[in-house]
Amino acid sequence: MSIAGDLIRGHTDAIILARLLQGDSYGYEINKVISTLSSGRFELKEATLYTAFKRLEELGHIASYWGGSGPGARRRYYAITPSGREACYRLLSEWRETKEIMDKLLETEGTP
Amino acid sequence: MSIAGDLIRGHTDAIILARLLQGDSYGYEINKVISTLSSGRFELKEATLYTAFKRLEELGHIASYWGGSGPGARRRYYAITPSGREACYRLLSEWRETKEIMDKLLETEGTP
DNA sequence: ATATAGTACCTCGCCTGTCAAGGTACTTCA
DNA sequence: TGAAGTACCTTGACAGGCGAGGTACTATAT
Repeated sequence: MSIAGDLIRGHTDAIILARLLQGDSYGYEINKVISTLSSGRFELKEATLYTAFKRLEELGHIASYWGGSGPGARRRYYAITPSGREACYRLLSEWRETKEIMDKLLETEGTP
Repeated sequence: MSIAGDLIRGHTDAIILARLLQGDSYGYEINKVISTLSSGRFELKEATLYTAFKRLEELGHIASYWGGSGPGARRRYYAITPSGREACYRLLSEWRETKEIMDKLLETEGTP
């Protein structure tokens, strides 16, 4: 992984919620999608992912149900809740602000 | 502060190094500059700042010296070292990559 | 038949960075 | 005399990321 965990810290929830905004999904698949979207440059570790699911479910931002297993093991699907949507929108706008601020703070003159 | 610390986590070193790239400075001033540049929306807590200084100095990325105190208390100035410059450039490019990846991961369709 | 690899989930315990709270010491101005 | 500003520093708690380990099922190859 080329992007270290601490760089993403605090954004995992946003990533997961943004993915669930596109439709219900399950852990393994979300991880795959993240890996694909980032061209393999970033992947959530399983421990991180399931910790986040637990946290988000406790917060009421997502809800889970056991779904059709297809081929392979059983799957636990997650769905975003109304409060999850709100949280997601808030996190998205926080991300925009973070970018803006960071760009200002990292601005330097006459450097590569 | 409107941007929580965890959102910046992992980027503090980059911020500090980028500031020192502009010239030697001391803790109190760096904090002021960060607060100003971010229009007060973000400020490093003192504990975080001094922890970071210590870490960066141990890594050899910055060097410190006691400087003219002017009015008020004595100041410990920090200067960026060659290895600090390298680290800074690396962190800057990592930030660009993080932005790119995050934007892809947070991309959603038909949402505010 | 047996092994291997893929799908899919989960937990424990460590590590690291952030920060609230507390402290020191000096100067200036009311 | 006291408050407010400048300037530094440490301790301990806390939270999130993640390495390592585990479970269970299926499909394919040997």
